Amino acid sequence: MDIRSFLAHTFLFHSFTDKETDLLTASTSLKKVSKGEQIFSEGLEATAFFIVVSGKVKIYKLSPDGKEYTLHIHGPGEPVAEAAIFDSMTYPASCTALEDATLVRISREGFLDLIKKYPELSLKIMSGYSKRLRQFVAKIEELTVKDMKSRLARYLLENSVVENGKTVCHLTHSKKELSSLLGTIPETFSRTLAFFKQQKLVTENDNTIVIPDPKKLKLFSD
Amino acid sequence: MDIRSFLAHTFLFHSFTDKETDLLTASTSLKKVSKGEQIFSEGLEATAFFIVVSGKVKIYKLSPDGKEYTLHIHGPGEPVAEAAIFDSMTYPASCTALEDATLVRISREGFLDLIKKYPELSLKIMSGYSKRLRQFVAKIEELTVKDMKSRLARYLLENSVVENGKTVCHLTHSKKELSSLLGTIPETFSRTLAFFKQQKLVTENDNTIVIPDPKKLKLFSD
DNA sequence: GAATGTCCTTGACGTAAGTCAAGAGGCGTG
DNA sequence: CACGCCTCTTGACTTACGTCAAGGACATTC
Repeated sequence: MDIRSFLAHTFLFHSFTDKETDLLTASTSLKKVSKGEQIFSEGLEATAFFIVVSGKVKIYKLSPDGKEYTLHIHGPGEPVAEAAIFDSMTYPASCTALEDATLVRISREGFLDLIKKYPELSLKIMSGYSKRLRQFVAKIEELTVKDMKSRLARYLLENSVVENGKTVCHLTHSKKELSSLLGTIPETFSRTLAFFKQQKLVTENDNTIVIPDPKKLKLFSD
Repeated sequence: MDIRSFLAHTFLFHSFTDKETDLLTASTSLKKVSKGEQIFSEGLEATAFFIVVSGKVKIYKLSPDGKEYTLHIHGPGEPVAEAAIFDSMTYPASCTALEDATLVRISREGFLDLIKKYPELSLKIMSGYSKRLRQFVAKIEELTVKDMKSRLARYLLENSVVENGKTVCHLTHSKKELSSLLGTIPETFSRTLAFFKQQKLVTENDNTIVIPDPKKLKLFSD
């Protein structure tokens, strides 16, 4: 596994020069985790941040009564907890592996030394940073649209691709995970998808949703 | 109005040296807006960001059917749209003045020139940046806790202060604004507050909520 | 092959909260 | 003062969605 070339292709560092990437790589290590394993916990000192190489991890918070709220699911290429590195000290949420996963660990200390030494990196990183902010804005927008039909329709359309002239959405998460991502529970998710099927707005086989008429489905995504 | 000393006290720049603050001030100007006036609109080129000096502005997005969703209300001292500056180009949301307001305008160009020239500023700014991220996380957490009693109880407790041995919460926004901030409508807000009053958990006069027993109210904030 | 477990689906039910509608109180303007 | 306008409140109604419960499909293990 070549950490260096992997980092060069992440959106956070893709504009780094070769030399810059080399220097960054020096502060990294590989971390392999098994399904369900804790990667970091809310409140602990943030000694490093991560980028997912393979597998999936979820960022979540626990409410006082122990319920779990998924904030994000991160897959390959996505940085995790980089925000905590510039911060005073601690992770703002917890993270576990949804499946066996490999991550690049980037040490806080090495990272901070690097951008102190090569300040031009900051702008490149800031730009990546602000992209993350946009994601949060989108997430908030998503949650504020409270109707499940809207949220699901929007999700399907945003994650669809055209294949052989057909608009399809490959479900890359389990439906249970998807439910959590969309801010609901499996039952409601299932019912909403069933509604779309019954209305002939979508058909499903083998975890792929076919959308015969995207414009029709779009009517629900308001 | 002394922009320079104002900037020196904002959380984004408070760790700047005097000289740094002077340089920053050179790229700024004052902007006065009347209630309801547009400050910037979603999608437009981001030529500047702002810091609120006085008054209040709201950041919002419009859904396709024209409904307005408040993302934030920013008061004195808070930066607005700084995220857009590092970004490709455009404002991710719109902003209007909730009341007559004064803002410091910081030009994109001048700002970027400055941190290129004095790169050590980046770290200081990044730290401020990540604080904003935390706010978004908190907002998401807030929205994901879907019960209004919880959200209102939490809001009251988080914004309460102890005065003369009493725990009180001064409502600094109108109840209509508060509703939007808490992700609901005035009717529901009113009913929920009425419920708390009826349960003797709070009393209200003159836009100040008195919380006789915070622990009791806290039971609702889960 | 029976048993156990997980994921997904479907049904019945309850409830929080949005919609619609009406009215009270405050405030500024003609 | 009367009138319109806005904020806030309250009531009646409706609905989306979460909870509880049951059952089917499928894989894994003994």
